[in-house]
Amino acid sequence: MRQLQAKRIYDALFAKFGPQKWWPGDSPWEVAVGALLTQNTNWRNVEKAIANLKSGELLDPKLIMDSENSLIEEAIRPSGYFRVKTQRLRNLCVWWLANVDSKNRFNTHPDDLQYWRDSLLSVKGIGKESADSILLYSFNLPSFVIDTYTKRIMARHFGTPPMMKYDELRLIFMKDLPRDPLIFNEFHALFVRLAKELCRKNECLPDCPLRKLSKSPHLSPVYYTHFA
DNA sequence: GACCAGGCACATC
DNA sequence: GATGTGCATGGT
Repeated sequence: MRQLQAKRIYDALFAKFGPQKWWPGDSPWEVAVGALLTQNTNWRNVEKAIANLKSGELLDPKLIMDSENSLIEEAIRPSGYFRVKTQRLRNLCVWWLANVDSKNRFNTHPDDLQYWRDSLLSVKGIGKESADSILLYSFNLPSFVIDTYTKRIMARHFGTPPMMKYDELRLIFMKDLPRDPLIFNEFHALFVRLAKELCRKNECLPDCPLRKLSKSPHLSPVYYTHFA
């Protein structure tokens, strides 16, 4: 990855697309809920679910814990997997109420990234991507998020092994970049932005469903120029 | 109708 | 450790 120069990729993407201002959400809790609900799910469906939670006065860990499953299920139904996600949401509520204070700060181990990552990963329903998203976007801790877009783009365009482990790829970025939450934040969002841009321009990766006619490189010359 | 979307847990080998 | 499966809605 030394030769990949993550920071240069970041600079090129930032120059191309500008700040993405992630994560969409009005509060750390809403961000965390979004991270959970978006598991294998289109973000537009998640927006509907969150809107339902808001209008149902359910966007709060205590209120969720006091509600019937059926109420939560109906609210988050648009985001799919609504039964398993209802249970996962409850698990996240328990964790949140035990560890996060009213000012959205951890009540112990301040800034201990490893501690809180392990803590989140112990919650059933929170895997690595969800944990890193919550750490980064709810708590502004420098935990790099790897998602399918990141994995695909890195494998297709920057030569990382397609089956590279989550933690392995994550550590490559963590070691190669300044440990700045703002950069991690924008970088992940820019990867998603790039992936969607490539799809829009029909320059998707070979396994992308939206790829139709393209025989050309899946990254347009402008990107190659930027990354050269 | 098929296919996928900002995953995860669990079973099985 | 690798591979397969269930979970479920809504857009293209």
